[in-house]
Amino acid sequence: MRTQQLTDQQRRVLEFIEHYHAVHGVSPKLQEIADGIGISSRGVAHRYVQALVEAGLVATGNGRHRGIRLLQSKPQRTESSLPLLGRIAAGRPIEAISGEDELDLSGFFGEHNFAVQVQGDSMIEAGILDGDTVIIHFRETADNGDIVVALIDESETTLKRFQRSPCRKYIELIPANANMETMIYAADRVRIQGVLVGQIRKY
Amino acid sequence: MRTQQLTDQQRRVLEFIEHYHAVHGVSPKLQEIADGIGISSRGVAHRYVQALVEAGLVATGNGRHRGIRLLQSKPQRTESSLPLLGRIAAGRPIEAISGEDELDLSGFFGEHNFAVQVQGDSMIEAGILDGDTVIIHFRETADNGDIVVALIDESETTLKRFQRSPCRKYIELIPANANMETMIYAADRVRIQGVLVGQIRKY
DNA sequence: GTTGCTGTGTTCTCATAATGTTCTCATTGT
DNA sequence: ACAATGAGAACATTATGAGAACACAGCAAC
Repeated sequence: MRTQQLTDQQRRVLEFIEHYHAVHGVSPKLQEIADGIGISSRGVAHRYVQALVEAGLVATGNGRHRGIRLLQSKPQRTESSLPLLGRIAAGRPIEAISGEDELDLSGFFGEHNFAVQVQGDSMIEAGILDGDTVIIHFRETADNGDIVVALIDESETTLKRFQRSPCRKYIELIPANANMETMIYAADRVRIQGVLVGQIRKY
Repeated sequence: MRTQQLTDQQRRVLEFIEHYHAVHGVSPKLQEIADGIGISSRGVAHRYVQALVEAGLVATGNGRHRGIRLLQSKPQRTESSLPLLGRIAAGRPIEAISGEDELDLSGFFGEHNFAVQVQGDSMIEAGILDGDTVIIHFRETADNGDIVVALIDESETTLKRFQRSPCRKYIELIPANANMETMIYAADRVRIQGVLVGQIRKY
């Protein structure tokens, strides 16, 4: 493999270009490459790019701005993943989270999961708003502190935080909303339908 | 690929036209494009539109007012509808999700989207908590009220609600947290990096 | 219809800024 | 000594911006 001939910095440059391209859809400028790997000279960045050209990994546009083209394309993004960036603070645009490149939602689509749209504000202080979609993993048991979908008296369904009373005879369903009160039911009136594993909101 | 050969400004113009068309139902005038991307010359705006014509992305009416037509229909992604789940079994569902029996995350996986992990509590009242992942659509323009990723002074990145001051010279970045204050900057100190299109939390 | 006015699209030229490219020199580590 | 690295100057080309000048579309009054 040719990539073995690359120096550390050359590989960093290549990774930076690939990453930048994945996010922005276009190639970075030399200055952006320089910033991205922590040097201040466009000339040096250009030298690295040139090395990648000679390695056959990229091609340069003809003096065109953002003219770098990636030749050997990396593994494609899967349909259920996104480039994941981190630290919404700190210098430069946005920096990549080290170690993790992709947001993978596959965990949401397991066999025993289902989605429910939330109505009402009972969990608003837990960051679950009216209209959000929550991902529920189907289970009939829950631990204290879990947020669960509970079926009460086989008729009413609700999303609340789950808590057993100390004597185990009652179940407390605790809203995350200071205006609402905890509901307490005999244990046999409550059936757990699933526990919360994710939450999604679209804007 | 569609945005391959475009320059930064050309891409901004295309974005602006698409966005304007989506909002207003008609294409913008050249002067509106110029205003939208922050230049004062209709001629320059026309030059950009012409570049998009040559790229095959739009067509101009023949001198017609608002004659620009978008050609390559937007990145309508059809295939990325994801597996899905529906309502709660048994008992009475939570007002069963009427009309929709699929969770469609297609909007999250567009070409110019990326994910960022949120640090801090500045948007807590909008249901965006520390540690959540937000989905950002890469754009350089925004409307009042959008939640945006903004780059301030090319150094600091932040997630806030976007608002232009009435005189258009300042940009307000409004947190959703009663303990934090709105930040006001001269317009040229703020660069939009993208607008919020989704939010995800894993438990 | 025709006329005339206004705004808009179009085509230029000129100037400036930004970017790509090439180069030399200095520093570091092996 | 040598290779890798970094800074930065100097230059060529591309990208961008302003604005003038003209032609045509849209519209209202006649």
